[in-house]
Amino acid sequence: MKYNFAKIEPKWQKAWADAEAFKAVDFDKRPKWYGLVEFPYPSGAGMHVGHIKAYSSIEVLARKRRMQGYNVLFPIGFDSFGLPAENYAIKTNTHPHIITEKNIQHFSEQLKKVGFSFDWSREFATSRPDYYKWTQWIFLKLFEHGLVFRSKTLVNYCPHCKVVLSNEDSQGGKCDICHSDVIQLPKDVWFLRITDYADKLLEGLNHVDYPESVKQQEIAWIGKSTGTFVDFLVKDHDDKLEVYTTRCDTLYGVTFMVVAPEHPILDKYKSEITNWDAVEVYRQECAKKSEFERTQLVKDKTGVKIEGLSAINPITGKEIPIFIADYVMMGYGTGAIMAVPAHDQRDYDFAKAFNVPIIQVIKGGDISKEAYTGDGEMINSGFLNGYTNKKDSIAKMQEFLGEKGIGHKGVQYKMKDWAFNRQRYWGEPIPLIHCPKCGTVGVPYDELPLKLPDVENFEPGQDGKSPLARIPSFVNCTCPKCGGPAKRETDTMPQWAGSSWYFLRFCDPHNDKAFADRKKIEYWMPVDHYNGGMEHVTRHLLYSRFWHHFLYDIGEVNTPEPYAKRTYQGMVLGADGEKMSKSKGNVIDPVDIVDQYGADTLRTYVMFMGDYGSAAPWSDESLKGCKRFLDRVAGLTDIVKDMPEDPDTEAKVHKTIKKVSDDIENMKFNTAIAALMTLINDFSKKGAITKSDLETFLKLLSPFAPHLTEEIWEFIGNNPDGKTFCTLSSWPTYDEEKTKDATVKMGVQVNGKVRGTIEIAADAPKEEALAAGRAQENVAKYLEGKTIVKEIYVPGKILNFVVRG
RNA sequence: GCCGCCAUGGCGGAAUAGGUAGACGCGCGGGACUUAAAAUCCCGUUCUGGCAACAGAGUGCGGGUUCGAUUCCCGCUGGCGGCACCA
Repeated sequence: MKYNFAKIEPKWQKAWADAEAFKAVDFDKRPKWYGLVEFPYPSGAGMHVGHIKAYSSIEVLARKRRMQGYNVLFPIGFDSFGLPAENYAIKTNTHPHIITEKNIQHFSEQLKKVGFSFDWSREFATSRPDYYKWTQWIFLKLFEHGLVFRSKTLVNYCPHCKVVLSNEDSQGGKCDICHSDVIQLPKDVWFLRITDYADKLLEGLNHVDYPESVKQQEIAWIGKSTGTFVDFLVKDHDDKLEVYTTRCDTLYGVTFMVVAPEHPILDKYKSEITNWDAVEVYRQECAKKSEFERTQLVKDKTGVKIEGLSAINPITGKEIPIFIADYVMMGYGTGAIMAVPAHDQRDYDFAKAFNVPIIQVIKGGDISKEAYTGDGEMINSGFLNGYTNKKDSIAKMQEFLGEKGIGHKGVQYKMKDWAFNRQRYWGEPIPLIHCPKCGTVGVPYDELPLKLPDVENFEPGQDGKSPLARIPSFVNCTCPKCGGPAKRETDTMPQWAGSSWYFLRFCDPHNDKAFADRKKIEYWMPVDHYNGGMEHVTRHLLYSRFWHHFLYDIGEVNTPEPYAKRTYQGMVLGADGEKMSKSKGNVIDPVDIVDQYGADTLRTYVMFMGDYGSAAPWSDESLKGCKRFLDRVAGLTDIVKDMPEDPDTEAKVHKTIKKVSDDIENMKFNTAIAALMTLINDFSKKGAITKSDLETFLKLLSPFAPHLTEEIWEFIGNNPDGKTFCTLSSWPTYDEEKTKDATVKMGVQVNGKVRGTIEIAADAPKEEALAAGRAQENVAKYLEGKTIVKEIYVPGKILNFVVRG
């Protein structure tokens, strides 16, 4: 058969769509399988090859599952709120709504051209009111349950995007959207209490099938630490300065305290601090430094001693000085530390620089040179002297502190609460109302969706407020509680809001009574397999798990964890081995590839190019190799003969069924395709195959190259009514007995070096194998005149003569 | 600095309950077809030596365990990812 991809691809895409071949059926009796890919942001640039690779794994699995008799949900939608559309709107003065819908249209056409078997009837976009109504609904539930709070603290702020960012949005001190340096500003911000869910997010990882690297990254990001809070008295005041420490047993070694430059104790005792000018100068210097400078570049210890204010070591009763220094962060612990210079290198460096005494309390190391951070016997520590196990000494000290009422156990997380409001237009309006009498009140549920009003100008205001603040008709409202005049919140939700629950909407996308019908959620959830990028592990993945745990706690969903299994794909690099970028000119447009070589070639190549989880450079030559393979597949129709099954070919077919089936399950798509290439090579050598051989081959290849295999399926007469699709046929099964070879080729070694090869029965007895080995001319040469010390025979694997002399 | 991962031909990569290293593809060399080229097909292709049979070396480096190590252990080197003055 001749392979004309340009003709057959649109033909079958239409046929599948007309027959609703990929429609997921709610409550069907077949076992369900929910495969999910990270729905795209519909950017103006359209689809990237990265999308093809990211989606192809679940695509292949979904097609295989349908053939295996599963009721498959493989949905697609669009994550369509966000800054790029808004920035483009500002530049072109076009409404982001118009741009977004146009991009969705374009993106959908591109995805369809590749032949992904999505159930398009469930498509939605997060920027449409019928969707964001429910994003707002979940937000109100969070508010109702006390998980939304407002606080004026130091937050990450991107001066370029003019927007407050969460910690997750500013990893490495860079804005996630524009990559410029993030600064710290005191702002009045809405937070979601994700830290309340830190333990649940950690514990949940024990019950899901995620790669170890993904789990480790989430664990590190949450950063749970167990320790002790200890109160230090401020001298001559009935006031305390609380610190957090993981080594409360070193309390006898505390010779000073350090507070962060932003610590409130400074302003509180301003009148008593005799060197206030110096303190103020230092604070201003710190404020000027970017987060990057403060945490990464400047490792030298700087600081200022606070004159006129000191503290009392609660265990020794001694007066100790208080410093401010920027190596202590306001955002972690209490913003104040007890310094143990003998056993903490940072405190040690600071003590040396500021000439503070150093008291050793753990035996070991050389304190004259550096801090000793190892374990050892407690010394100079009163009742702790003689303890050698830190677990015991910490427990003893905690007990003591507890009795005295000056300290208690506690936990700390590196993860911070989720700064949730954005001073931008193109996002979900936050459904809250500020009433001068009643405080903050949620918009009543029956008034949702709170629609995003039209504006003329999408630019964020110079006052740091969102464009919504300039619309009096939106801002001014009545309080739902008291009916008095009130004002609406004018900030919008962050990019991540809509994607934090979208997998639930796919269960029931057109419901206008609930975010999804409970019965449908119970039928489809959890997601059986979710594939996506590593870059989302501490962003989208964490956020969506948080929301889902919350929805579980309030009884809205049936499982705490949304995703049973998570995998990730490696990046597709440019042909030069560099990350694809416009400036490097190494970008591959998947649509060009589809036009030139066909979607099946693109799909096959992307799965064949290397290990799925690893990055691999693009190669036009290798792509052509995949096209060549598909051309040969089309040619198989020429060698189909009406003849009895050849046992040798049959064995190869059965082995291939096993290999391809297993490899797809293990995401080893490259070797699955390699096995099919090997099989077609065997077919070619034989020169003739049965129709049944071809059918099996087509079924195995169908998930990768669905259009070509569908066309051949029809060509050989298997689709008489136009609806009996190869892609919905049954997945081939294999007979284990037929995958086993009667004879095996084995290497024969002498002292571990291969000296010959024998072919014998797989289960040949040892004597027979040894005799065959000795009979090998080359082997005999090496055995001659030597004493055989040992004969090793591992059936089917190896024969080894160990000789001496 | 800490945590995790990785290192195999000219290239992408196969093979790890320890058992003939280099499957499959690309590239390259040779041949067939063609007036010629492309396409296609056939043969070869880890390196060194040899017409060949075969021999030696070989999975980042140095050791170890073993009849046998790409695979396991110890110590390095290089690279990737994450976190980072986290108390």
